[in-house]
Amino acid sequence: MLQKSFDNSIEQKWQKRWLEENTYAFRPEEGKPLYTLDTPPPFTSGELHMGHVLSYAYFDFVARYKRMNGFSVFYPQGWDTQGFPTEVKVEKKYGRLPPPEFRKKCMEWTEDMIAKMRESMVGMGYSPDWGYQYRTMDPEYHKTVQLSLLQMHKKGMVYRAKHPVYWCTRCRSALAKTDTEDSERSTMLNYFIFDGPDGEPLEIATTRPELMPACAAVMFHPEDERYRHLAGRKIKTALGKEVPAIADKDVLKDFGTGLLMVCTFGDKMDVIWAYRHKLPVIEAIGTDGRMKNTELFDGMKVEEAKKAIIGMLREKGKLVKQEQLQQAVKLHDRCKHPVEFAPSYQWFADITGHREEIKRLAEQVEWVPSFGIHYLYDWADSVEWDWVISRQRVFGTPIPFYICDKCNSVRPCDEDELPFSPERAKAHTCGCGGKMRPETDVCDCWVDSSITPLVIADWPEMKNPELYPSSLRPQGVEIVRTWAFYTIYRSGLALTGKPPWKTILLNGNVLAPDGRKMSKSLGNVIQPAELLREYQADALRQWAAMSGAMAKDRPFSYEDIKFAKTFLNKWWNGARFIESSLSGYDAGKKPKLGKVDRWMLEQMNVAIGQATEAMERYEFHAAVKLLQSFFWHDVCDDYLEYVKYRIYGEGAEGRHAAQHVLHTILYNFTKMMAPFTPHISEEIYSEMFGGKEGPSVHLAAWPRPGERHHGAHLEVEQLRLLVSAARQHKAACKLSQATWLSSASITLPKPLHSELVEEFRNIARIKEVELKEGEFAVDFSKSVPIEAQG
RNA sequence: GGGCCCGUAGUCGAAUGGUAAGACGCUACCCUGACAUGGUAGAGAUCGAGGGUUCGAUUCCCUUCGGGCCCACCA
Repeated sequence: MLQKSFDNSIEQKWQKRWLEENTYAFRPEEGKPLYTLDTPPPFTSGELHMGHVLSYAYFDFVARYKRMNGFSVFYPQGWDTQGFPTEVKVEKKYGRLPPPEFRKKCMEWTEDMIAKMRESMVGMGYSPDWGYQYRTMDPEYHKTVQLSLLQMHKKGMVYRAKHPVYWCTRCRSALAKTDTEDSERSTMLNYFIFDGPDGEPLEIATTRPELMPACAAVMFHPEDERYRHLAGRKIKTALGKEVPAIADKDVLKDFGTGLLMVCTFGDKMDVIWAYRHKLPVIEAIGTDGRMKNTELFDGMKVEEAKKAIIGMLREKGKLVKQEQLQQAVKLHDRCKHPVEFAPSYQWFADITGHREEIKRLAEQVEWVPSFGIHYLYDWADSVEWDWVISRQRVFGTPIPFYICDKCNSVRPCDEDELPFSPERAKAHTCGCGGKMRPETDVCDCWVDSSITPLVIADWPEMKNPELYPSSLRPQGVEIVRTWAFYTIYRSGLALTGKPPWKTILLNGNVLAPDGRKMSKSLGNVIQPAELLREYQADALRQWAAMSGAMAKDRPFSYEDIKFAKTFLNKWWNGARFIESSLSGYDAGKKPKLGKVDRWMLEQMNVAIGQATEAMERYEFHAAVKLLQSFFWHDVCDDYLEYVKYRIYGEGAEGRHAAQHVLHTILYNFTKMMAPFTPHISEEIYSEMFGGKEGPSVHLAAWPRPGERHHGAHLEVEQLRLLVSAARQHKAACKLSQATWLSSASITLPKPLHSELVEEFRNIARIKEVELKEGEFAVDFSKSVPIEAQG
């Protein structure tokens, strides 16, 4: 029997039991078609945030729906473990340690985080098969990543080169463009005097005077009348260094004085210009963020050097003026420190040579919603340099190569060395006779995560070819340019030649209720754990389903989750009523259905059809809303009220028919809600329908419409109008709806079937009904309330 | 500057080539034997603005204004 109310203890009971009974195990031996989810491995921060809650709920709906539709669902759980944030935290706790020890601490820390996150995920009722987990820090995972790099190297898609790259001076590592973010800041634009070829003063504006020692050229726009005459001549910087004056179309005439200095390397344009005009490279900033090769300022930090040179040049009268300037600077997204450019040897993956192929492959994937592919097009078209895949860090997948000390050539590690680690490296000799040292750099974590569809398909063996491509890749829209892009590139283009998934399903971000981004500094962060305590997992999951259209950011809504909780209460009580109504129900007996019963069953058939369509299109909000409305309004407000007189009354046939319909409706409804609200569905299934289709509602079949019952609809709609009229009359007279009325006179265009007249009398509680033909009207003028009876 | 998304009642938000769900909030009444986390009834939107296509547009096209996201640039 259902207990009085639905509470957290019921949810926890089922969470425990599902784990014990391995309800969601992937069972390919069953011989059903497979459905594979290439699920996002969360970064192991230890905390599940609202974005996780939303996106994981999304594909949990899919997984549960597909299971009920006869698929063997492969729903693995991965963990993205390596990278800067963990290193930062571990370093803070333990300080800098030798790499092997440091890595060990990182792994221990990560284990703890995984345990915490797993608990939260269980608490949300997610249904991965916990027997299939992968962690990017595991030796097996390293092996697969490294093998993928060796194969790409063989195809010429991975190479080592010296190139200016984004560099974080705090983390002392190369970064990919996707590791950076833009930030506005206010800075000074400084005007200095350089000396022209004929000794005339030339004003030049710069925000980075500290790089003047690395100045390689002075540039102007080719059509700038003021400076045309300088072309090809020498100019002396304020520090007295001679550099060429060069015309270039990318110089803005009206910024500053129209004259600029190119320093190697102050920003991205400097890099472009230096390559375009083959300028000499002066490394003025070291990898530690301190100045070098400047004579005067070596060893200073960038900001110190800036102050020093401004002070010096002001004294010499070379500083003309300073202006405030709003400027966008790139920051390392993980540590928020400004990013510099540093020329250094790094490993690259060739993406600029493959943008069109990547786009073509992406087009073979179904994008839901379809506009999502534009994010990938934009990225593919705008990316300017190859992907820097190496990081000068410790907690990461080692890059499996050797480098010759003498000639700088590279040699892949042997396959029997995998998983490769520089600490266990072999002694190799280069063709030139030099000694080869193992690479100590590690991979960018997107290198790890861009092969998840291969990892879960057990690449390279791929014993079960049905596992690749994955059926579905669910992910956030904000990581199309990283996770989706790199996965299509690596798993797809480079390693298999096939798109990694059939469908990609995009979800948006959860904003704070005020519509702004959630952030600690704004204090508007909502913790899932708190919501779980107050509203329960099944309510939070319904909120996720109701959160509107896909790939769209959506503020968190307390209204929605409150409604979801209220709905659970409504459903629970409706189920309790039905449970008590079913006492003595003989399911084996064929019911004699009345028009109202047939109307209800057909409403259910329609709801099943619509919900199924919505689920097939991943329109969870549509499915949930229509199911909620169906149960609350069609079932509870109308049908339940319409059959109460039969349930409590004497007539065995009418009672049995109502029981049959109530039983059928609740059963199908409970199953259709199961993907969204697994706990309450399981409890109702277990208490009221125990084992009808196996041990769990989640292994039962998704409902199909039953026998159709057309024809009753229009008549019953008339009945509903009549009942509504009676309800209005009672409300207007301040009478309880339970009051019996002596009489009513109803006028209808067409005569109403006597069965429905009787229904009307019993439902609306009216003793005598007089029928007339004509325009619709209900007249209670002669009606008198009667003392409530039996 | 480029791309994408959006602009619907007080709020949040669906759908739709034939004048518009639902939820929250609001008003009145009702403790009716599942539920007051309830029930019944009700008020509230000319669908950002302008133009076009059409017999007819909130829905299609163009322009415009206003939001949001992503990308590029800022010496």
